[in-house]
Amino acid sequence: MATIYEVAALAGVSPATVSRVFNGVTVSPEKSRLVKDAAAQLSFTPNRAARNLRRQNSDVIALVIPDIENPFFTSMARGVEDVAHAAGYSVVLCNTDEDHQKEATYLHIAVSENMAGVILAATGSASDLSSLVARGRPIVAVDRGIRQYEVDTVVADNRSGGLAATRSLIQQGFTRIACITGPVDVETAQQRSDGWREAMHGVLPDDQIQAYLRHANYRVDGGRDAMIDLLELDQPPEAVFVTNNLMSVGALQVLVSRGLTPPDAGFATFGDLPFASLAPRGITVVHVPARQIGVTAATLLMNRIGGDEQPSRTIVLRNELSTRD
Amino acid sequence: MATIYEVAALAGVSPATVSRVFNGVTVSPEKSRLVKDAAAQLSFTPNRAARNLRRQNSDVIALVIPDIENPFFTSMARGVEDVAHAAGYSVVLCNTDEDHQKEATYLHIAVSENMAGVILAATGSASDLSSLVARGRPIVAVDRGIRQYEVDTVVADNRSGGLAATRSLIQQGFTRIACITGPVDVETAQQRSDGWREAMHGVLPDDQIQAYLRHANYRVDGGRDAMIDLLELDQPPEAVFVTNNLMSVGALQVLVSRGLTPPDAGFATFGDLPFASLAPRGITVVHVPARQIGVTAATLLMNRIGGDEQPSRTIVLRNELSTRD
DNA sequence: CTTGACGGTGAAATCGATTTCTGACAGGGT
DNA sequence: ACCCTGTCAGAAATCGATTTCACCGTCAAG
Repeated sequence: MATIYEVAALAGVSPATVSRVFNGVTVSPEKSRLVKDAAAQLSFTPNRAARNLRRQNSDVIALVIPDIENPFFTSMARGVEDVAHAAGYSVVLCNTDEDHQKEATYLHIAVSENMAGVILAATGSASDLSSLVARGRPIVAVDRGIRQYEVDTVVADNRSGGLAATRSLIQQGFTRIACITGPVDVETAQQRSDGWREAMHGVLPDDQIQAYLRHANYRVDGGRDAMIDLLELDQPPEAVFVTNNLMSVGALQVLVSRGLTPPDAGFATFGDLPFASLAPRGITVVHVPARQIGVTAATLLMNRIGGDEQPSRTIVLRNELSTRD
Repeated sequence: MATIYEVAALAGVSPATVSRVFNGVTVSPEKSRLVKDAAAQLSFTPNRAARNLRRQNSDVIALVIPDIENPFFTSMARGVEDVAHAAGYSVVLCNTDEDHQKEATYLHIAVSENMAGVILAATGSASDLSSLVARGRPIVAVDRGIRQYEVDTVVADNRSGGLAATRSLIQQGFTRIACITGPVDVETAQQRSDGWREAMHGVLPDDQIQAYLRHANYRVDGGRDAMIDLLELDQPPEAVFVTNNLMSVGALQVLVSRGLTPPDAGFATFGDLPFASLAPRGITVVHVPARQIGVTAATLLMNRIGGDEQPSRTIVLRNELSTRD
């Protein structure tokens, strides 16, 4: 692998001049020509490790997500990528597997590799952003806010989505509406079920409402287990609102296998069903603009990298509600 | 951010000693203690850009895939990650979007960031691995082989999978069996449809077989369009073999909407259907061990990084066939 | 004709860790 | 007492690019 010194030697100039050619500083046309020819001849490409060290900066951003197998996050990733790519940045995706330790490792790498910025969908536990902040690296939180840090944040409107979904079920004529939501310590899970609770207020007595709430793990099996559990109640629910896409798959699995599909039973889900085309009809969906979240977050990050110094913002994206025919 | 010099100063030793403490070279217990305390006090973490530059090596591997929204690849990614993580490596995921240019960029970054190795699911076009090879970086190809380079390769048994799937449809009593496969220039698409053709030989006249073959783009819409096209034939097929998971979703979408589900129509797919639980019953599936492919590839890569110098190997993983009840 | 500004260039410092190279010192063998 | 070996630690070189600094012409203004 050719270095800048070899190029300089071949072109008969100093390394400084070679660097200037590649960084758009004024160099006379003749020397520029010489350098470019030499570089081409040696198929020279600047060593990024060296550049990153000297510049304290790279043109890579990290996108840190908890579950790479969740289409919501991959769809978001596409949004991030499109924007970053257009701005000349590359995106590396880091999967934390909801593991706080892995998250810490990746954030750590982001800092010490001098990455330009981080988009973080945090795991439940409090994330430690101190070293990122200390280095002045921009951070954008997506999907979930980050406790204790003032950072730009892009989220869906969780509470109102939960409210709208539940109200739709009520309008469809259901009364005993259960809710399967995520872990207690996850912000989005809390907010979405809060929306449900608000909608249910007055529809059922408060203690009954509470009895129809289940916390599960935001994955397919969690939705399945919670659904089974709900159906075993003395008075099983007539409808259910599930607060994330994967749990919805699990819950639907159970319902379909028992023939409990709309319009016999009501079903609402927060977040588009993956490959929804195969799901039963009559399901109410709170569409979360995953890709748009990614686009917005990346745009925000690019601005920050570009030197935007405004106080941090929180952007709440509206969801759309629909019921498949 | 503290540097090794500040730590050295605080501990009253030389930078070299600090480095040795962090790299497991013999240092007296007292000095080691001093250094560790100083490091903790300054919350020192070594700067990876500097380390990478000096060592010509990092502990990050790149996983380059064409479509991050395809569950096959994300599932594979999980396998890679598990192995790499256990071996102390981090994985960064690069999405090429089937774009040869993006692929080149990421490979480029991998080289010039001194990454430890690359696992590559190549795009259709011929990939340029020359700089990776020149630097002696290990590469493992997954899912698809790489033309012109002798690298370790991990693939599914495409031809025999196509053969088995089609035979299963024949056994189910179907005769007019179509095949929807991927782009002409993609190796896996070719091999899988070759399996289908082989199974069909003798079942239908060769020219009829050919008339039931469609090439599409390996995505949901490709499957949908091809399926619609096939159904418009004068003599539409009774069954169809679709050679990848996403196209299967598209094709099923069409079939389900027209009530053409098993056992009325035959359906076989190469690769597990994403979130398959919602798909109709009676579908024949060639299960591709995506995660296992990832695990195998990562293991191979780790060995190479560890200095394994054997001639390159190609590992073909067997698929399992099943029909959902 | 002098002064100043400015574009172009090279020498050398710099980023922060790792890794020689070298020397100091302790302990063991003869 | 002397040499040899081995352990530990510091000084300095190194990785490869960027960037500061200094200098040299050249040309325009005074």
